[in-house]
Amino acid sequence: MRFTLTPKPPFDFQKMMQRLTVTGKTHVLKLNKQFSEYEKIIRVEDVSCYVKVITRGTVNEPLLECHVQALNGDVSEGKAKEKIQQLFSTEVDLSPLYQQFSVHKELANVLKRFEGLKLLTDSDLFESIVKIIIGQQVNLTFAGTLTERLIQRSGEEVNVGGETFQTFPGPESVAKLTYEDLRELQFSQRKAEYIIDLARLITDGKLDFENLWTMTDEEVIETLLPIRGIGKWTIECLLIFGMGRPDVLPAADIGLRNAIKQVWELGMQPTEEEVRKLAENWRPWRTYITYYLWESLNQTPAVVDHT
DNA sequence: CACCAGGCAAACC
DNA sequence: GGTTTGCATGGT
Repeated sequence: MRFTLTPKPPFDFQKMMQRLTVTGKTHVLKLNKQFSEYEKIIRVEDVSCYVKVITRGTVNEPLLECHVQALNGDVSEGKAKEKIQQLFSTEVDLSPLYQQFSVHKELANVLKRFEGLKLLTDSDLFESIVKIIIGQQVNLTFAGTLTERLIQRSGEEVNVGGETFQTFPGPESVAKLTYEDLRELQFSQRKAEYIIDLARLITDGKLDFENLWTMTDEEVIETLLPIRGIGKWTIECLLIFGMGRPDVLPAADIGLRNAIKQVWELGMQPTEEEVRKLAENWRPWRTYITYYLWESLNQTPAVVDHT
């Protein structure tokens, strides 16, 4: 099927795609060189679908051309639309955010620099949380390498129109792995246990990620925190990158603290409590401001030395 | 060779 | 309760 979507402006498709390449790996996602096309195999209502999204508009008059091809079942156009709207944050209106901070001393410039950048969320909560667990306490480059190895080891290849697409392994595939399998890919023993045990929790029917969509942020935290390997930071990242929740603050995050140190020109990283206090008036946009501050780290401007 | 990286759990006061 | 320690390994 084919349909179009009109995201609420400003919406900068290119910026959203470009940031995915900072670690050099986009994993199971395919992008064209101009960052104007997105292709991925996505599950909609338990049906694998080939999804292609092309930008046909501008930042202020955005238009998305969407192609969806169900591979092993049927999917309604309504559900497919809903999924893509969620993925690309099309219904989020960022203009109140920009207005609220248009004269803010530290934030105005950062918001201006990434204007139109919306969250591109992961298409699957299991995929999202596995990537986040892999990213715990290691640099992003190494995390990308480990994620790539997991995909190669357990992901499936799907053929669509003569072209091959990799899929991110589902819980069923990961649950079949042994800890030793992941150790061979240079996962730490603990991360191997976290990820495989989580997959088995899901395949055993003891945890249903789809329920999370009906919960508040606090309820999601309460539900996932008891699971071994899933701490507060991991859940906050899932709320952001997996679910696109708009007002999440990972106050203890080392990247956020570094970004604040830089943008506010502090002598040292603020503590978690200091971040919380500073971000109090970021409501209800704490996710997006965090996101933009993270982005400012990826594209660090030359440091001007005034001495 | 150090120190850091978009943490977490278990042990220890 | 809050605090400290061990984990593992690539990047710089």
